[in-house]
Amino acid sequence: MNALQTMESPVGILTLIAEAGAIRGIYFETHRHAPGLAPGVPASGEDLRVLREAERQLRAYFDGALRSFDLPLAARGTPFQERTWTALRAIPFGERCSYAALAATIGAPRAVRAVGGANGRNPLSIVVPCHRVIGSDGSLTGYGGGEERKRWLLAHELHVAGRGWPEVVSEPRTEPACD
Amino acid sequence: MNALQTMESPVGILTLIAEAGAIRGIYFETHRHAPGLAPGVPASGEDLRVLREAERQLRAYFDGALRSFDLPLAARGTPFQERTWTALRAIPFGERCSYAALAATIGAPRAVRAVGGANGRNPLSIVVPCHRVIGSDGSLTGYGGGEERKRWLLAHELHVAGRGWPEVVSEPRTEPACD
DNA sequence: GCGGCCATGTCCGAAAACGGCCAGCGCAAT
DNA sequence: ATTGCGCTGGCCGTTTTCGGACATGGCCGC
Repeated sequence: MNALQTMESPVGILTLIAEAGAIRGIYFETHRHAPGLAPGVPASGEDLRVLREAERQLRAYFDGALRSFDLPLAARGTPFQERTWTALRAIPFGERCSYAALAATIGAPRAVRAVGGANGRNPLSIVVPCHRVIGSDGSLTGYGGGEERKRWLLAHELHVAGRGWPEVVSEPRTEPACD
Repeated sequence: MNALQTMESPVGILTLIAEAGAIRGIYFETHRHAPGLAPGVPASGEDLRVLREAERQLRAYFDGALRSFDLPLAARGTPFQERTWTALRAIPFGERCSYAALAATIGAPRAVRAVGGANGRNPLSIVVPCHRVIGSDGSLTGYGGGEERKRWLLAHELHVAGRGWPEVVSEPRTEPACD
């Protein structure tokens, strides 16, 4: 019912999951809330196709040649979580956003911690850019795949975007862009 | 993923559910623990076939022409529940069994109330004969579809088995047969 | 500035409550 | 003595409930 695939990347081995012609999950090797995988999975042709396309776009992303993903996605969660994940996709490549600002865009300005929780449950690492969300004071605060990977992804995007090569995230933006 | 069918019977309308070529549920109109039904269900050919066969056997049962069902079943529950339901199928047509005796046959002689609970969650009414389990003192004690139906089913089986036509279950058997 | 408090949705573990029971009693009526 | 009734307590799997913990941040008092 769902197809699996793994690929290497600068941030370690990624595991991609497809189902019904859409990407359902992208996980790091060590991932905080990774789901258990269903055993004995008959893969369909369309799933294999979408997996290959996802791998292609991810490689382009890591090569600095792709800034915005175009894939059929099927992240499943609670209504609140799906709202959060949809809002995440609006944060542009290379930009950052605070949890508070993200909470405001989904119409629940006080559900800040809840947004943090939903962020941590994001099943589509990298493609749904939960790594672009940081604390209001500019701190990383956390990442499902480990803060080291979050730091790497942000630095990579800034480098590709041609804004220098910051060692760490140390200069909080005064106005997080997020809508 | 699952197919539905309803049929009339002497104990009211029955709803049959099939999935993956096996019967997954048989429920009365008013049923204590009936599950919510999944919407938009594409039915497969094998499911329709097994449903028709189940209906045929149920009709034969009510006509007094069939005493033992032969159907592919797929009742899903906790391990304890499935153990209980399996033991239930060993109680012969027309016989009765106490909760205590049933608990003993599954190797948990003291889990009497737990057996009662599992009985109440039996998804395959009639085919898995939970109605043949009564209190040690001969009282009906309860039934997912209502005690009236339990009384009817027991009387029907006794009648078909040619052991008279008891109005109510009033004569507790001294030795419940159950293994 | 610094510490504490609160809001928000979800998940997870622990704890409590709930049954389709039954045996062991006491007690009263044969 | 014997029977019958009703209460009580213990049994055990499942379900429900509850209390924290979180990838936070604004506000208030000090």
